[in-house]
Order: sequence, then structure tokens, then C-alpha cells
Amino acid sequence: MNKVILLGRLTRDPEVRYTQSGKAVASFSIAVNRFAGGQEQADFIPIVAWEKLAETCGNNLTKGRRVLVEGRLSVRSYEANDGQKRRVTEVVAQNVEYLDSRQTSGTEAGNIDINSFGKDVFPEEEIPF
Amino acid sequence: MNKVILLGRLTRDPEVRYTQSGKAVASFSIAVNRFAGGQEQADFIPIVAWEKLAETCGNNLTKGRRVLVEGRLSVRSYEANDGQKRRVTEVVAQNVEYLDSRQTSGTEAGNIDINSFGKDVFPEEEIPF
Amino acid sequence: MNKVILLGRLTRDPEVRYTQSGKAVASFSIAVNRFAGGQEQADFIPIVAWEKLAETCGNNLTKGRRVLVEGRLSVRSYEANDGQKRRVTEVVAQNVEYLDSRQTSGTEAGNIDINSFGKDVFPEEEIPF
Amino acid sequence: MNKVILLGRLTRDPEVRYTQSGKAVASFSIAVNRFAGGQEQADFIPIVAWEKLAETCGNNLTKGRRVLVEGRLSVRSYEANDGQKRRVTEVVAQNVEYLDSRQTSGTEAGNIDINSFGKDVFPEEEIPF
DNA sequence: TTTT
DNA sequence: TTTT
Repeated sequence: MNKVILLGRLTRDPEVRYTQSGKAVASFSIAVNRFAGGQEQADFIPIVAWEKLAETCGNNLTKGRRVLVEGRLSVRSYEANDGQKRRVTEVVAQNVEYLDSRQTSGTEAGNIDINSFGKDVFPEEEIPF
Repeated sequence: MNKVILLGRLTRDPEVRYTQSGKAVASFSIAVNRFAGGQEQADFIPIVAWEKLAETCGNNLTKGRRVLVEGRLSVRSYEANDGQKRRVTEVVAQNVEYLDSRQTSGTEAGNIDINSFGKDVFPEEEIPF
Repeated sequence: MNKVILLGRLTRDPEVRYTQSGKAVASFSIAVNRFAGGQEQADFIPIVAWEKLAETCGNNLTKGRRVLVEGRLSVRSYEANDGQKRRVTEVVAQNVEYLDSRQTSGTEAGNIDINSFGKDVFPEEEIPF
Repeated sequence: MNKVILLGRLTRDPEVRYTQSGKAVASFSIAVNRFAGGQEQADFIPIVAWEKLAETCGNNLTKGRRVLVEGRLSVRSYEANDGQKRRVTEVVAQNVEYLDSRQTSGTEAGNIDINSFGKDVFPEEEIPF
């Protein structure tokens, strides 16, 4: 079992990219509030969604929206530019529930097909946050 | 809500340190297995426990033991030696259940009071993993 | 581990009672929606909160409000009037988060101290739903 | 969200039945222990699994085995023989992890196809616990 | 009806 | 740095 459940608000619009094989990947962060030491604090937690879920997130979520995310915790390692090994920890979303009324958003969220620009295409499973 | 539930095995004995104010902090990692692409993979997830829970983890857990951890996901930022901002993501344990029989361990786990050596004392909440 | 996490709306105002020893007990149900067979269905799930949490629920929640409940699943047996053994299954709340803006409620929720009426006082842990 | 996570031991071998349309349904209870009032108590929680999961449960689980169950809480109403409405509350398993070593069981678990006896066939979704 |  |  590897289960994560988070309630928070998007800190920015989701960014939707596509892998070389055409799989959609949405990235965003949520701020999860908690009280500690008498004052409100926030954890900023990176979320990643894949395929169909990535697309619905890209189409429906915008900065500030509140979501309930269910997923699993993923830790990946990669070699940084300076040759050092670095870790990327993120929550891979399995389900996302939208918790406030649709704010008939003027700025349509993310969902940019980067393939159409021929850049920012990542190899499979190799997307640094 | 910020909830994490993980089932896995310790990759090493817990390390128990003490903050300057005397609070115990246990650190360990667990390997959480999952099947993906037809084969078994593992996520190695850093766990931190505080105070009384830190001490019971240090006294009872050893490398290889299977645990069910309930906690919250914490993301801290700190300035690295190279001046860069780096992130530490870890699960702050709130409850730990031991899932296999006590392997009447010869090597008693961790629980070294580093204060008695006058080193490795960290300021509160400033313990890099 | 006995963990339940539910997102739903109160089907009625909470009812707050007091045990003979003076412990507050709030009871309410939430409707948890889900899609099944192409249409929306609801599970109506009985929730019980104790002591301080009972009082904050009684003071802050009203019918229709959306909550995120964390608790444990409890199954109690009792003898019914017809001599038959019956089971009561309910979620004992450990934490309740309010998910929509305070609807400056006209009808203040529950919180009736039944001791002041000398009735409906239940023996400890013996409150049928 | 309707999420239940339970760690417990089977109180009996699972019983596997089949609906008229041929869907497998496994039923069993697990004892979930907890400390309360200085002593160990147990909640006995009814679990139901459907289809492929029902079959793997029937084939692999026996009384006494420890499992980690993830599922959702379901509340169904039905008319009892005495004309009264009665409620059935159970956890519908979505995933079951086996937590102790296979006890190379002599008595192979459940999995009796009751259709071969022409009895105990229940209409869809109408299986009283 | 109850598990270890 | 990695568990079974």
C-alpha cells in the first residue's frame, strides 16, 4: 500500500505536456494548509497526473481551485546537470475531486501540446519537476 | 487533510538523534513495493518520527522489518552548500504498526543519544535527511 | 489500522446529546455520492462524534454542509426490543473539515443539553443510532 | 471520496457465491483490534469482494490470515421478513494485500460454485450478509 | 458466529 | 545508500 490523500488549492494552473509516445502528463502543485505553533502553515506538494486524468485536470483546474487528490507517493532519482544525483518526490494522482463551484474560468487552463512546438518533449517517465 | 499510508520494509535500522531542546527524532527509509511493467519495483521513502514515537521506533524497529506507517507528507526547503535552494520531502509518521513477529534482534536498534558525544546536534526542525 | 475517509453532505442538522457522565455525543448522517451504472447514487453513512469534536460539530454544522470526515469504522451489537441481536455500524469521527463557506445559518444547529430535560439520557457507549 | 483502510484477521474462511449472472461474490469478516480502556478490543467488520477479487480471496485466504483491505463503505437497505426496513453495512473491497506467509493450507478455502447445487443463488446486488 |  |  502506498496511499496519499491531500486536500488543498492549486498554486498555479496545471501544465500539460506530452511524452514522445503521446501520453499526456499534467503537473501542478497544491498548497495544503495546517495549523502548527499557533499559526497556519502550508506544505506545497507537487502533483503529477497521467493520460486521461492529466487531460481532465488540464481542462478543468486553474490556480486557486480546491481539490481532493488521491494518489501514491513516488520518489525518482536523476542525474542533475552538475553530475549530482538528485531526488524528485511527487504525488502521482489516481483520482482528483473538484471541491468548489466551477468559476467559469476566462483563462482556459494549460493543456498546451508542446509537440506542436517541437520542444520540451521528454522521454517517457523522465520528466523532472 | 494531508494523509499518507504506507506499507513497506525498513531499508536500514532507524537513526535516532536529539534536537538541542532534547526532542528525539528517528529517521529511516522504507521500501514500498509495487508491480509496474510486469516487474516488481520499489519506492524508497524517507520517514521521520518525533518524540515518543521516535523512541519506540528506535527501540523496536530494525532493517528489514515490515511496518504500516500513517503520517503526513512534509516538504521543507533549505539552502544547500552551493547556495541553491533544495527541497526535502519526507513522511512525518503519526503512527507506526509493526507487522511481523519480533525477530528477537541481537543488534539492538539505534537510539544513540548523540548529545553524549557533543556532535550531530541539529537546531530544531532543521535536520536534513 | 481502522481508517475511514468520507466526503459528503449532512442529510440533517447534527443532534447533540450527553451521556450520564456528561460527555457530548453528536450524531448525523452524510450522503456520499458516487457514480454507478451511469447514474449518481448516494450512500447514507451514520457519523458519531464525541466530546469536544461533538460540540464543534453541533455548533458549526447544518444540513447540507459538505464535510471531509476522518474516522474509524465501529460495529456495535445490542439487544433490540424484540429480543433480537442487532448491529449498529457507524463511523466514529476523529477529525471533521468543513468544505464550504459558512452559510451564516439562521437555524442554529443542535446542541441541546438533554440533561436539562431529564430525558434521552443514554448510558455510556450505549447510544443506538 | 469514500475510502476505508483496514488491517485485521479473517474470522472465518471466505464464502464465495455466484449471482445469477455468474458474478463471483466473496464474503468474510475481519477482526480489527484496537486498544481502548486499557484492554484490547476488536471490531468485526464484514467485507465483500466482487468478481476477480472475490475469486482470489476465495482461493488464497483462510481463517486467521492477516490482510490489509482497501475499499469503500456501503450501506444497503432491505425489507426484512417482519416487514421492517433493515440496513446492511459492509466494506466493498477494492484491493486486498496478504500480510503473512502462506500457511500452505491443507483446507483449501471456499470457492464453492453454488450454481452446481442449484441453491443459494441470489439476485444481483441482493445478497444479505 | 468471531481473529492473533 | 536501499527492504523481502
